[in-house]
Amino acid sequence: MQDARNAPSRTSARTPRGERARTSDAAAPATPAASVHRLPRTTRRRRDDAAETEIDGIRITSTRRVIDADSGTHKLELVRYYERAAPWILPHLRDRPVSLVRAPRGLSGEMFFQRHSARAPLPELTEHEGLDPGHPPLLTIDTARALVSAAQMDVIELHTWNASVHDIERPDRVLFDLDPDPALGWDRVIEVAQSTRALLAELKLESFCKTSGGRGLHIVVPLTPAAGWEDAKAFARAVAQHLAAVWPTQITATMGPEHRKKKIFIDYLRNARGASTALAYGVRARPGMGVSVPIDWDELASTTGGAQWTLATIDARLTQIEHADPWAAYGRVRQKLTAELTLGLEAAGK
DNA sequence: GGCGCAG
DNA sequence: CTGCGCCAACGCATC
DNA sequence: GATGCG
Repeated sequence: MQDARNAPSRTSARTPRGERARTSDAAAPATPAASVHRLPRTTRRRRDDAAETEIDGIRITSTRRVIDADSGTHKLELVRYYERAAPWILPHLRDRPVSLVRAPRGLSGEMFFQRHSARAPLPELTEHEGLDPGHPPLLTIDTARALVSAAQMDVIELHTWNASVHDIERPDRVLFDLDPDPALGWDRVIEVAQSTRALLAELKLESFCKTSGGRGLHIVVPLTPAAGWEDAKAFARAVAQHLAAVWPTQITATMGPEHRKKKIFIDYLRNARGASTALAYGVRARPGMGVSVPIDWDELASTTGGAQWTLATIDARLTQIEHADPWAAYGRVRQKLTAELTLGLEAAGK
């Protein structure tokens, strides 16, 4: 999930105006972000970019605009993908507060993160007042039309909370984000994922695996809501720290560049209240447009990377799983987090 | 992408 | 009419 | 205590 954050950080890098001297060139941008921002704005749209169509009753504008120069992806291809993938996506998206990464000027333009309703409404999305006190309503995407509408509004990446709006204080899943040092081979990621699965299985917890669409893997543990956010995070931390203790040369549970050299960082912090993680079957707002794809554990050994599937190749995967959903059992799992699980792991770690 | 606001 | 700002925010680690 | 990163 951290992969997505490089987009917003570019936005927040846009700094205190006036901190930089605008000396020589009056048009000199204060930051790189400002420059990408400026370019497309002043450039007149070419006529073929302005083409429109309608999907699911939603007017789609600028269908021919290129959103990723790297893969040559057009906006319409993104919209069509989300329409096609909606049946797979909605079970993981519906009723969960969502954070959006939007790129109105494409991946090379300024991107921004959005988690609340804003002045410019997102048509079709559901607003939930009061879940985030002191802020505008949180948002959910509950229908295919809402998903298509979001794509029309240049939503590329979607991140979801680990709880439903109906039970917002009790997470219904725990998530481990396996984030490898880029220098590491993919084999190591596979090994660590299997170790994580094995530990969870020892604790009698079934887990599911998906590519992140970026560099790593996500391991998801579905839960019947019971424990609160603090307990869920404590459990996730205990799991990550236990794995790091058993394989200290391969795994770290500590964020920070020093610890992560040549290792896989198991990010358990995605399990705090308000944290969110890239959605299953969601597109990543990165060059190449990777897709986060659920896989069967039996498929893991033959995967080739976190961005093995992209918007350009995802269609065949959807066709392939049409009658064999690798996460078919997800909705049938009934398991809870207990204090004993966390305490047992912490005791074992001493 | 689109809204509100300043010029 | 045009241009511009805005559209998240938090724990953790490091210095 | 202020940054920087995920």
